[in-house]
Amino acid sequence: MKRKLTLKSIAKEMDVSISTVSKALRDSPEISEETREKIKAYAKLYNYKPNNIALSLKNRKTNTIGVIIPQIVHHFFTTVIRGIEAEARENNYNVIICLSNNDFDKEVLNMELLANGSTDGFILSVSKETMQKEDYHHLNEVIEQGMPVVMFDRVVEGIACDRVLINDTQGAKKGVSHLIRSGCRKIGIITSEDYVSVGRLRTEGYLDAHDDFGIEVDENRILKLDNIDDLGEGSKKRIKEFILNNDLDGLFTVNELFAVYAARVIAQSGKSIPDDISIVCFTDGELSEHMVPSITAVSQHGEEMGRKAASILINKLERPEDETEEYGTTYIETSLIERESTRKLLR
Amino acid sequence: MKRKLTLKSIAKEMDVSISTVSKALRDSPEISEETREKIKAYAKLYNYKPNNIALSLKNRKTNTIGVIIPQIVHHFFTTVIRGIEAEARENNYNVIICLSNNDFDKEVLNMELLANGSTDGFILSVSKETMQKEDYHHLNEVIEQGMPVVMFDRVVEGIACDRVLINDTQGAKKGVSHLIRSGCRKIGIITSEDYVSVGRLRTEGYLDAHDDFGIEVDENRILKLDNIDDLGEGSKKRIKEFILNNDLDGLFTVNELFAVYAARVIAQSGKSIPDDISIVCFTDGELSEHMVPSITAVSQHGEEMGRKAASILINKLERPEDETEEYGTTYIETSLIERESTRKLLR
DNA sequence: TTAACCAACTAAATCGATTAAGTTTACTTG
DNA sequence: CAAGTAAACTTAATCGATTTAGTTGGTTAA
Repeated sequence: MKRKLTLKSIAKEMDVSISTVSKALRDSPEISEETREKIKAYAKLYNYKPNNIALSLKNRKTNTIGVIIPQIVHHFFTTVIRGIEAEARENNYNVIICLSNNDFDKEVLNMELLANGSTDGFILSVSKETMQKEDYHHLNEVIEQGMPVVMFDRVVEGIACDRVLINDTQGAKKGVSHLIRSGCRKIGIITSEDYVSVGRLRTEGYLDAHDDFGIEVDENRILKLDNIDDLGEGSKKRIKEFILNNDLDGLFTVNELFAVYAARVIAQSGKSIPDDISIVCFTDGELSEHMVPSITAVSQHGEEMGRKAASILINKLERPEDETEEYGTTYIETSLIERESTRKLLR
Repeated sequence: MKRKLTLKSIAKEMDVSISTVSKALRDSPEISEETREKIKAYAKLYNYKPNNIALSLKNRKTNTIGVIIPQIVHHFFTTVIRGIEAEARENNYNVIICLSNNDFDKEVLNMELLANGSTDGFILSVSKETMQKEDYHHLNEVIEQGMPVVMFDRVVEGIACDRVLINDTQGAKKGVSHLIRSGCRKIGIITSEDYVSVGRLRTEGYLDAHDDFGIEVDENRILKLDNIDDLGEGSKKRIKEFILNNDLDGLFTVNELFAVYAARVIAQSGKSIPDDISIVCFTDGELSEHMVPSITAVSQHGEEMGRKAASILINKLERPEDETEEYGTTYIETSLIERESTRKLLR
């Protein structure tokens, strides 16, 4: 096992001082052409690479972005990460990903861990438990220490940071409007309780669309589930009852999973999609794409969101003394992807 | 913005030396009870946390595992990561995830980056391009430097490292045997070219199952696609032709996506699943679970795989001088999850 | 009385890299 | 020819924490 090369070992081998080696490798004019070339040749031959940890310590800069998300299993987060990764790489930043599993304690732990020298800043989507607790001391702490934070998707108010959001309300409105335009008049929505911001906002979009078209909203057609992240037996039961006990001709859901399960219930009840009931869901993922029938979806453009969040964070990091203390909210537009679960519009 | 506490700043504030602070916080008997308590109280009050970077440098140990995977978008990798995360956390390790996007250069870049001080060891699944190129210098380099490596899922031979594998052959055999037992005799397989190890092994399992039951294999019933990771137009076309031009009563696919698309083609051709054609796929993911009909799948137990890989790596890291130079291969058993795409067996 | 010894600290080296501040040697110039 | 200067290095400080090797003042035993 060969030890890794260090400046020290090179210096010893070549019988010069450590600083000469360092300067030679960084092309300093202080070092003679001859020595410089000799050292560089040696370093190249033995594949010297500076130790990142030492550099981080010296520069008090890690060039690493910490990403904290509730769950990686979600296709959406996956695409966001891809965007973050891409933008980071282009700007010479690394990405460390930590999962909170929607657990408050884990979110706090992860942040503290990464904040102790591992990262320069954070990109995060707040866990469900944190939102319920409304305890944001961990966020305020890292911000206090001068680490910039960018929140995305699931954000909270009252924190000194930038935000990147899906235009949830407008996205939902697009989806529901599409249903209305295609002829639906009795549209149901399967959403979450209001404390999950995305659920609340998407419900608003649903209401807005009805408003725009002057269609009355029937409260019975709104189903609020408490867990938006997965589909338990309880949720399944409520969705089934909701579908069977309502005479719907259209359905909007705030995620794919609800739509997929609803589609199953609808198929089993002998009705056809899209002719008897049309479906639109929020989030364009693998499920909506491959399902039979495939489901018309509101695409969140996760990759773009990730890129944007990373670019905002990197910007702050690169110009640290630009502390204008101004924080903005960027909205990522959604788009509707028409598939087989809705009727074609006549244009 | 308040600066972060360091031993230095505490020492200054309390008018003692840096080493006194360090020792006090680590409960050294060299420091008097009184001073110790005072320093600890101060540190607690102002929430002192040691700088990880400095510790890593000093200890030449980062307590971080580097994970390099082809694509995070895949549900399977997602579950593996969850397993790695869990095992790591329990043992006080961090996890850094990097994506290679199935690209050789990126895999090399990521490894070099992380190898320069950021991690103590690696868990990786080799990218497709690397397998085609058969260039493993980056792997050999980090191993040379004394960093242990554990490969999982997509592994290559001839590298001095441990391996954690799905029992691909047996898994495929389980799936195909199930089809045979349920009455299928003309079973097709949609797999990958042989250079992708998982494809090759699963094809073997398909052949083995036929062998066991004494059923002849018809070469026309084997479709080898070149891209196993996603479903392009070319693959779709070939799958469609394959399904329509073969008189099959059963189908085994090496991933979910192939099965889902095949199911669509079958449905469109007016045949019914599972009665006319039964389907089993490798990989238990969201698609097979939620599809209508849901698809019988060979579960890879990704989480268990991740845990195992992490536990092997951590073991090596904790006992570094145990260099017996012995490397093992661990197999994770698969299990069959029966769903709606196959007929129930009479037992 | 004084060497020995202990309690309770502090100083300094170390991890690996960067860099400001010296040092040496040769050479120019008034 | 002495002073000044530039070239080419080296020394040492620094990042933050740990740890080994001192140091100091007081107590104790011979």
